[in-house]
Amino acid sequence: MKPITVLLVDDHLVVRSGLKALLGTQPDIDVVAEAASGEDALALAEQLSPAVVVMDLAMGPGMDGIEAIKQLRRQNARQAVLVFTTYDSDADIVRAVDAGAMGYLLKDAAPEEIFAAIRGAVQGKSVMSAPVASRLFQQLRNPDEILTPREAELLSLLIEGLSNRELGRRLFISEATVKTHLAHIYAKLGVETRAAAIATAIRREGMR
Amino acid sequence: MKPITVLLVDDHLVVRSGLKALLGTQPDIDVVAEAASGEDALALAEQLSPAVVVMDLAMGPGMDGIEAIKQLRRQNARQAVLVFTTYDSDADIVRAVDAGAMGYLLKDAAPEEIFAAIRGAVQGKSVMSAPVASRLFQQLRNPDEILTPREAELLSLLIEGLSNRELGRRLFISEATVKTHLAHIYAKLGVETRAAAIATAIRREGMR
DNA sequence: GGGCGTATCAGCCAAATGGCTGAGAGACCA
DNA sequence: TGGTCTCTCAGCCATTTGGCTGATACGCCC
Repeated sequence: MKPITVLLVDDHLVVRSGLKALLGTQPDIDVVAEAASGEDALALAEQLSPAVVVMDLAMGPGMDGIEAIKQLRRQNARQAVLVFTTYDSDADIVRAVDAGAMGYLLKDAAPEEIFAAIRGAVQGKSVMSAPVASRLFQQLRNPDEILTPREAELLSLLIEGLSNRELGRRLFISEATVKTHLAHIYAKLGVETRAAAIATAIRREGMR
Repeated sequence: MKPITVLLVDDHLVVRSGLKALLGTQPDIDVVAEAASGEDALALAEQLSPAVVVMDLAMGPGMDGIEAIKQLRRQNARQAVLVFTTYDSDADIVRAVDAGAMGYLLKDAAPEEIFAAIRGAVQGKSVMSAPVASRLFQQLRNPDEILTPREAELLSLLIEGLSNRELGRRLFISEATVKTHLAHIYAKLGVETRAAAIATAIRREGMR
């Protein structure tokens, strides 16, 4: 039985070496290379074709994890990509899965969970940490929460801190209409005040 | 020459083992224990009195890093505390330094920088990563914008989306006082509404 | 043609928020 | 001792926001 070859991608040296040490305890998992950037990851994946790529999403300047996953898919490499990141923002999860990630793990996952995810990934099984899965599930289960294009537009201005009057001016609609849209947005987000809407919107979407 | 004893505190196993491996390459640095929570950290610090405590700020549920630092100071332990974290938010830096941290390192710091910080810490030298230092410098240059501890506390709840009444209840103060604090916060942040305050706070501080 | 979703607007009223002034208590420092 | 900072609270008033009901118009689909 050949060991599973793994490429680690993370811009933090300590995370790479920690993960490497952790995976080193498993005889059937073999870390063959490490990359500190998306660019390096692509080159190494091409060159070594590891079975699994374990990738952080946030990677400082340059190509981010999502973009790296997309590129990997394009250069029709057949390795499975596992996202291994600190935060479970809704937008990141959706984007990563969309880009072709096989799994989504949080950095505080138990070691066994990480091993299982890697073994599962090579067999085409998709694995995600419990909190991640529940978030994704909620998104799918609750189509009510999908904002209309206009609402999304308004929300994106709302989180800039604009008042109703300013929102109306910016979108060429009356304040009354602004209030209507806001009421719908609040209902969909499950909040009651604009402050809470801003807070949850930024957190849910990873917006900045 | 006795080696410098170090206690690692981070809720992520991979970070701990990576850092341990990294520090293990230095003969004069000796990792004597690891803790995954603030509570554990306090107990271990008491028991082992390491020379330096290297601590992450974000640590899941329970006591956060800042609180752990404060407690460490209180139980008049003489170990130097080095903050070792992913993000360089303004508020975190100020709060950590305020709580008594000797240094503030980012996780993507170079290994040499980390070693130097630990060696410096035992000699009472405070070390921080370049981006952190520049932020702190800006804060000092602009004393108007420094929030008082109470204001920072209020702000951190504000960005959760709480109303004035809820803020008052949570902090055991009247709504009138909440409004006073808010007015000061708005002035310091240069905004006029709570929505804008939330938006700029989250953007400026990288809060989540 | 009749629904359905989306976007637009109005008016009314209660509640929340923000701006203002003023003030007392405690801590810290020169 | 006096000055400064911080935290606390009060009252007043204008503005903003949120909840409600109801309405028109456009496009899409069956």
